[in-house]
Amino acid sequence: MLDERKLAVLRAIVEDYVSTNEPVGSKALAERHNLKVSPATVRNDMAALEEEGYITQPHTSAGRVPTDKGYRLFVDRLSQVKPLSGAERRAIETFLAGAVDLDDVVTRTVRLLAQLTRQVAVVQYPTLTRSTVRHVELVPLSDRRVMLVLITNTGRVEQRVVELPEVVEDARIAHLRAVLNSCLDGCGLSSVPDLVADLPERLPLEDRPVVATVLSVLLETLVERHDEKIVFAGAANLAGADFTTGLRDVLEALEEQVVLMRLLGETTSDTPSALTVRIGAENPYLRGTSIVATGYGSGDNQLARLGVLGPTRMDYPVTMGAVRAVARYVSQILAAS
Amino acid sequence: MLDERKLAVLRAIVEDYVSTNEPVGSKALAERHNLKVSPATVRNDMAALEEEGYITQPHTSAGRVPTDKGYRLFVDRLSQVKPLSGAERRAIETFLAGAVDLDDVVTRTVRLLAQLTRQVAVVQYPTLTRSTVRHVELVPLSDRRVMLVLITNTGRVEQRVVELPEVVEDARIAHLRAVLNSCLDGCGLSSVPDLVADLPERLPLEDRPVVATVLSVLLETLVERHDEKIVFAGAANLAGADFTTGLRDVLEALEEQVVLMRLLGETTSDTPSALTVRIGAENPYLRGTSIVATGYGSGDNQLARLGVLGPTRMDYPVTMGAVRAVARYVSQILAAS
DNA sequence: CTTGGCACTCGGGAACACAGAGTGCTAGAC
DNA sequence: GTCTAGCACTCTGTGTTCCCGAGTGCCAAG
Repeated sequence: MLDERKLAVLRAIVEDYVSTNEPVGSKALAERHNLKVSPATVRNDMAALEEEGYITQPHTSAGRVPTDKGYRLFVDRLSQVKPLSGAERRAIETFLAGAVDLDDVVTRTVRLLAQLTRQVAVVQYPTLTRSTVRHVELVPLSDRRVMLVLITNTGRVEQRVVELPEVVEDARIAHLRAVLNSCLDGCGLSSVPDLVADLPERLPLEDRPVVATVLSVLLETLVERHDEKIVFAGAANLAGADFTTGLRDVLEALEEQVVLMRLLGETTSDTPSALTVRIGAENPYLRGTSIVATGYGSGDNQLARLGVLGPTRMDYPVTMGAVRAVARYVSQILAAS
Repeated sequence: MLDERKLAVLRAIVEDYVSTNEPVGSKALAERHNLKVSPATVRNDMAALEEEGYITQPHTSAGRVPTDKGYRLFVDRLSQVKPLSGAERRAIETFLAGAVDLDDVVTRTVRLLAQLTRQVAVVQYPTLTRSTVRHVELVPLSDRRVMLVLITNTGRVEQRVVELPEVVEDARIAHLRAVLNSCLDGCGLSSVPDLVADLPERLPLEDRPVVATVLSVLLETLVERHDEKIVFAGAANLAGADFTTGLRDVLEALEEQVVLMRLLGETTSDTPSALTVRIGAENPYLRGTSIVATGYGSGDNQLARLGVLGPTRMDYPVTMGAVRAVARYVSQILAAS
């Protein structure tokens, strides 16, 4: 049904449309891509492609524009991820290397990605799930309140104020801290609930209410912060682009953690570092945008996802190259720290 | 020069223009605000106001539009801050009361303010300067690295990884932690540099390189994070409004901490809780926008600033009311925790 | 299967007229 | 002196018409 030449025509249409943002006609196409055939032939192929739903025309007597389905075919079969230039790679490396802590890594990553792609970049904070406990700290704030600080091996720090059910002197707090650390140090976060389950029973009766309170806050922290936090950058890049869906909707989605989460998608467990491309209506919300995302993380631990959001009409090869490269570098950085 | 009636006319122009977003003419004005005078008289007054530079007309035979100077006069002398409704106040209170930690307070505040004003809200994290040290924690990560965690009385947690110049066993770390805490606990952050200045000299010679390294990171943390972090919300509200300066510029400014900082302005030391209103060209960047901001913080400690950014054509009385109310409530919350 | 030719369609821009809103000015009324 | 009424003038925005050009679909010939 779709021979070599028709695919070449589709590719040419996508490339031209992406770069010019104007419907592309048969004549211009035939000469710009030296296809060795006449415009009339190209028209026939276009008619076939349109029949199949890969392209469409905004109105009669305008050029053709790729449909979501057309972009999909282009991404899957007609394009190759474009690697970054050496200069770009070096720039990424030095820029990310300067980060001082996890917050800084994430902030730098998201800015970098936005700048590189000239679109909106989205980065999810490394998930706690596969991290391990590096240290648990209890800091007395007053005689009825302590601050619980949880430090993970990814450098993430979670903090919560705990209201105690009774007055507790510092020595007992210190003891509890020691117990918690000996119990949890180095353990995966996902195993924490199991590990602390029987903890109250192993302690003196009078300590149990306090321990129970602290543990409930600890567990709450693990659950709530699970993979909630997502940041974005490069919203200014939306200003130029025209979205089929309103600009307002896009901005609203960016500020909604939950929506962003769904847009970035789940890491498919089998090939977590693969690039995910969602085009137009394939997205849950924001049907008029495309998203290029991938998992990242140190080693074979996939910790979280990052990606780029832009108009359906985007330069997929370049964007995919940038996302893949940034994911690799930030994974390296995380592995090293 | 400007009698009562001329001021009334100016006020009417501002109010009408803000609500309709269209240049307002003499006729509509005379009837909508029952000024008891004819349109012709209003026209004379308008001519005078225009002569003085308070209003202008986009083109001949269009209505009048307030200038920056006109808004300024309106804000200073012709309007009163509009208090929130009881329902709104209760909503604020319950919404803010649910916050679990400082991050949460700030996030909730900025969203609340954006929703309340239907504009872009900007909130600066409470400054460290006037906070005091609640606890310093050193957590060994490996034999050459420790994590430094600084907890303040405002519930803020700062963390940094410290690369040590030599291998240090945990006992020495614990000792150093004890020294640091006994030295700094409860002290104002601004006095930390003085307090630790002679610390190395009071310790055994072999500890000095390690201590010096840790201290330098500590001081660095205090300086760099000084009042750097600012968050915003409600960017989606920009979608509708039309800015004289490009939307792109506004979005770019929002992502630049430094620019935001300058826009929010310094807290004037004498009356820190006063509302600051910067109109149009009075702003350092973004000449086409207005900013309503104020300091907030617990008790008489002004910790940071928050505010709203919007088009020059904004409803100042309502916006000012919302900013003031939110600042008060968040100050209360911070004081209580 | 490809190509050249040809008639057809439609969007976008230019030219134009027109209605409506608003102004400034002047002369008269209170 | 101050306000009001009337009037001529000046704009912008909108709707209309017209035309050009790009692009298509189809058909017949190579």
